[in-house]
Amino acid sequence: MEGKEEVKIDNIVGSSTFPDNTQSSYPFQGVFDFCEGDKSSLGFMELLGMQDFSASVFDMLQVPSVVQPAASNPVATKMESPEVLNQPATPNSSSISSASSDALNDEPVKVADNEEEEQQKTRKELKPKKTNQKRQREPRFAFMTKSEVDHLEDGYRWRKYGQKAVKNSPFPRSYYRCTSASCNVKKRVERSFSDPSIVVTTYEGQHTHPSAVMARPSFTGAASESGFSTSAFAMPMQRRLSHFQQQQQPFLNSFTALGFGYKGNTNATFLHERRFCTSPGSDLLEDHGLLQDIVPSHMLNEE
DNA sequence: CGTATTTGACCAGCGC
DNA sequence: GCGCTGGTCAAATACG
Repeated sequence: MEGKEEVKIDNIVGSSTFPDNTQSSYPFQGVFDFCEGDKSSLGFMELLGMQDFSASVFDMLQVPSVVQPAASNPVATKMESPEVLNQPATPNSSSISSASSDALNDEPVKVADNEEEEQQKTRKELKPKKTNQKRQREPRFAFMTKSEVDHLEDGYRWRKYGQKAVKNSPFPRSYYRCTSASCNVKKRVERSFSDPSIVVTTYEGQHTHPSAVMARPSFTGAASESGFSTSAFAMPMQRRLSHFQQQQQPFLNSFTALGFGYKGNTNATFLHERRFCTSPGSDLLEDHGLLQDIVPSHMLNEE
């Protein structure tokens, strides 16, 4: 966790008003880790009773890949998988919470953007492929979700093409590929060993087509009926993020990658209460209706 | 019958 | 080189 911006969000309770005046609420708790420079992002969300949070959470898949890695990565960590975690080159950010989730600590998700470049740095072309070209990988995003179901509905259609046992884990890892032709997005789904209630989903690549769910005319209505609308959830975030977007684009991308997409398609309003636990006994932050209510002030002030 | 899933085999990358 | 592991393929199977 060193060098990461870490935001612990506790006890967030939100509610939305839909165009049809139905109300929904979606209490959740979460721990978000933001890596400096948006080189990787990691999120853990506990969405209470919320299985289908589809589109907005997964709008990340349509977010342009960001980030060029810093000039050097002296602390690139070799993980059990070939993926590497981009640690910030300047670990001067202050962690406002060390009480991250156990799942994050015990079983960190390694996410790398520009993995190809990272591989070149970390592996030094130790073993060039016969084909004279390394297997190319798309930027990846991962997040952890507390869910009873492994394969969460995310608005896209996936075809399972493999399943493998994972070392040191009793839970297998499933491999999915987007069913849309010409769309090369893949995702891996596995359960956390340390907390079986947590599903770790890793996405690779970006969709070249709109979400099937978003394309469904009945989506909004269905969401309202089910009591949740992720689009409604997403939309207010856009408003709240807007003023922050210009100066904090990298962070915003992380934020978006965690699912706070801004492709909402409703006129929902967003009423909420929330607080940050910057430290035990920390004071509640005043709600300004802006991103600063969500992002600690020191992050907003950072360059 | 078409589509999705399962599952063993295969391959590549990496450490020793 | 060998073994381990992750990732993918593809035939077999299941399902609607």
